[in-house]
Amino acid sequence: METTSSVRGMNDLLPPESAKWAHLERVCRELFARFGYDEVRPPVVEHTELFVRGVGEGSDIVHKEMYTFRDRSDRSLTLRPELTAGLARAYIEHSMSAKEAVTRWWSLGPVFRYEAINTGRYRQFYQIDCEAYGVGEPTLDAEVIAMLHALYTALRVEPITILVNNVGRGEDRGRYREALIAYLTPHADGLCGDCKRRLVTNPLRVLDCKVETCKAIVAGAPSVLDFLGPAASEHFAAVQATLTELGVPFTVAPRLVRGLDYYTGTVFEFTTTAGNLGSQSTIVAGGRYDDMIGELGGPATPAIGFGIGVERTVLCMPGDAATYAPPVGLFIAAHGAAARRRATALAHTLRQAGIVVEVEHREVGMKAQFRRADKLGARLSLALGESELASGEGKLKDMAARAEHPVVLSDLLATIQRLLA
RNA sequence: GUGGGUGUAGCUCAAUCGGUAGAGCACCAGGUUGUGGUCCUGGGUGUCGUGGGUUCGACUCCCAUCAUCCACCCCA
Repeated sequence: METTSSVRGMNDLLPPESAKWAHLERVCRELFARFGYDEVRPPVVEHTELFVRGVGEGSDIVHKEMYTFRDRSDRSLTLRPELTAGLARAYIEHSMSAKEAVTRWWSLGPVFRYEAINTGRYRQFYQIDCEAYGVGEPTLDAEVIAMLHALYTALRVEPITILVNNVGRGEDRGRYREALIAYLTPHADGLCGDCKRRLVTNPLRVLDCKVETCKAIVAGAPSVLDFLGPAASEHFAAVQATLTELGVPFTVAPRLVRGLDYYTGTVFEFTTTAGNLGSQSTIVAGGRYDDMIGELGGPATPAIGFGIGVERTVLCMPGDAATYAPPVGLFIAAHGAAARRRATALAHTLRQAGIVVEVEHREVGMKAQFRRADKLGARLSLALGESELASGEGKLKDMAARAEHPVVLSDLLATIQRLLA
């Protein structure tokens, strides 16, 4: 029988790794709630047009990485390559701006990009996004960055570097773009092939090139920060001042740019050397996109958001994945059918009281049962055989200490709660 | 898309110069133990990724292909 494998770049998430993911999601859920974010779940598939307009034709994502197909009605659909555009579509479609002045949403799910597979990079991967609509003030920018700082602190991911920049908007951005082209054009011969193309299609991305010769040229390029008008400069200064007041460490990175076209003004990126991510050291990135809602046909609405790379973040979280799973409180080893029934009933009661209980349902020897209790890391074990059934008493064994505690089976819960406390 | 590494038991990996494969882990049983986890003994499975080529003979050499990992590019 020929077996089938998963699609290249699309992987199964299995235990114990899944426990680490669950922990990340749990921490996010609680933290985001404290900051006023509500969960939303948009579809995985959208009209292709949304990403072309939202993410931008100049981006590599739209250019060559989308999973685009025609459905049976001959509509062009695309598996979302990121979450922000779909969430913006939902925000507009449900007239959120008319319902509330400020909307804070978060979402989690798979996104798809057809690209080369590498460490922390897959064709189906997961992002956790937060988006805040309706506020253009710099204190929100700082709040968002501070929330992420709190998140990674809670996850014990370190060291973290927070890079912040302002890529300008409107006329400021246009003037900088012209100045950058004016500077780069005489050096065009020294740029790599990609950058020669970028010079025409998306000059700001040249700033982000990793090729040494390009970096050398970029080192002398004008800084976007020198082209910000008074309003943008003031905004960026306020973001920094607020971050400082919140005690969030950050570095201004004038050459930090984002790969998606929609960003305006404040952009940021968290990187880490943890997890051996190599060149894929960015674990979360985001920024303002004050023009996108309007460009997608909604009312002009300022917005800011970020996308957390789940796989990369999980790789950076310390400790073995298994340590994130809830520990087994009690393992019940049973000998014989009658004992198994009693064990099943006892376990049911204990589980309803919140204890993690594992019962050996197979007919195997005691030795194998205790071996399994040991492997599962059970805190306590209880052997149930004919004598225990007859007397209604047993011995709770502390697996680590190898000490045994007599227990009356009818009083099992209280004894266990005392021992596990 | 470009460059490099690796594909052998369920998992992690060995196999000399080319002579049709082995260990650990895991699993079960037995010994010891209090019917009882760490110690000891025993128990078995491989289209050697796939297809072709060279050879008397290929896990080993060659070509192709697929998968996987790493770097680059790009991004989260």
